[in-house]
Amino acid sequence: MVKTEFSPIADTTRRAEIVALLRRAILTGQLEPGQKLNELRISEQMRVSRAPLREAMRELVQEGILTSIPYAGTFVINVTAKDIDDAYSLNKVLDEFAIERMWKLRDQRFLDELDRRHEAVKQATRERDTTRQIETALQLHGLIHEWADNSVLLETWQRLTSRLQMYFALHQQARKEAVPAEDVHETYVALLKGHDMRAAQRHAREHIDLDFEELLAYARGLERRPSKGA
Amino acid sequence: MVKTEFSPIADTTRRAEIVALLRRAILTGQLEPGQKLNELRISEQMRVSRAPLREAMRELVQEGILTSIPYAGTFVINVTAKDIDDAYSLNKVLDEFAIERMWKLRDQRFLDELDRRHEAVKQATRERDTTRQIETALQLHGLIHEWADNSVLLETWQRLTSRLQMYFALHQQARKEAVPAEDVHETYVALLKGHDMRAAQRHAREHIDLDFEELLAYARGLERRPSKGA
DNA sequence: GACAATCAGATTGTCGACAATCTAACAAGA
DNA sequence: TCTTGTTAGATTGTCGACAATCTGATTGTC
Repeated sequence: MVKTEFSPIADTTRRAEIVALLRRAILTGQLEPGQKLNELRISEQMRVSRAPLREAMRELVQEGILTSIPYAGTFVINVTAKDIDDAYSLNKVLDEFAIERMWKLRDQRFLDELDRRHEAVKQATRERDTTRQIETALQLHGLIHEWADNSVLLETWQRLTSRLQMYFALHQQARKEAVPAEDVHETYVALLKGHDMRAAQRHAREHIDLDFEELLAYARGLERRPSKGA
Repeated sequence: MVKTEFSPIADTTRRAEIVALLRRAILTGQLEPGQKLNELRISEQMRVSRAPLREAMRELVQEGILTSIPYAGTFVINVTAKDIDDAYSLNKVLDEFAIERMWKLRDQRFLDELDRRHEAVKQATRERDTTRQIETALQLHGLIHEWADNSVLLETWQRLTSRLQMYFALHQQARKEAVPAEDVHETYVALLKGHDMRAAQRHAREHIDLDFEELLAYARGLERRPSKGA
């Protein structure tokens, strides 16, 4: 008998598709922070009833990218500089933990996947596809969490990442075309391939990989002027 | 003018109440791991329609204590020893991070609150109220996260805590009356009041505060026999 | 003109019914 | 006996309508 592994088939509920659609719209900045989501309007646009839409929105509220006020509405979360700072500082701690956990689990498959994802970032950069660039960069950084063999860590990181992705997308959108240099992740990848775990951890903790300072400055700027949404 | 602070008034939706009810039932072990939640039955018991119940269940799925399979049902999560181990090891990292962040923010109000929560644990212990004992112990440990002034950290810790509370409740339920000694948190509280941050961090990382080893052994035992739920 | 009371419109929360899907029991055939 | 096809019942997913609540404009009063 042939030994075949099947992965679970995709969710086929409207709810799941709505979640994916909304999440993408939020994380790419199509829906602005603070913006209210009108249930009737969205349900008509998607040609679904409000029930699955509302359930989908409940999920995204728990995911932390929407916020809901009873009888008032559901809104895209507002981005404060402090949120970004909080998320980023926690992210560093998680990175360090993940590296410690996955270090001994590295194998050829890991190295291959690392290169594959690194390549994806470089290609997105070459193609000037900023949205995809953010997506691929976060996927590259997510590898250590996927490899750490700790489901709770992975889940936590994914929640964090949602927000970071949203922040970066907004930032990119604001400054338009200025795409960062091509090989910002070179050192990171090299360290993950090497033999010095402490060095890799130090890099994760200290290196500002994704123009974080600039992102923070941008967010601080936003806070000085009133947001139109909330 | 008197300077008065008002806290947000309670949510008045059925959904919010259902969430609270279900969460409590799960975290206290009233609903067993793997158990299926029948929507019709529960909605009739609670005298609500399925719509708010389903929305509430969606929230708890995202909260990580329920799991849903399309067209099959929504179930209480199954507890594996690895889950517990994963949650606990991450928890240690978060504790360490929280202590670092809140250390300089400690003030009289913090010390008072620390004592208050410690007292609550001791009282629950004296009264042999195991459920409340778990609840208060986790609240005591949560203080450092509340005080760390990092909303993302706090949120993450609360998610983690939900599961730990569930695990401990199951454990307590299984071994019935054996209540641990009264002052297991004495050292922890003392260190948080002291001047040696590193020592407090070390304690958080190394000290098995809540009979964790025993909990793990219990979970491993569960896995050897088939669970009735899933 | 300032302020409170009222009201209409819009939006969210909830309900009951129907459609889609799954499960388990049973029958038919190799 | 094992496998496959069928079917009935139960359960989840989705829908359209109604109830509860909020918001902003309007009216009336001082």
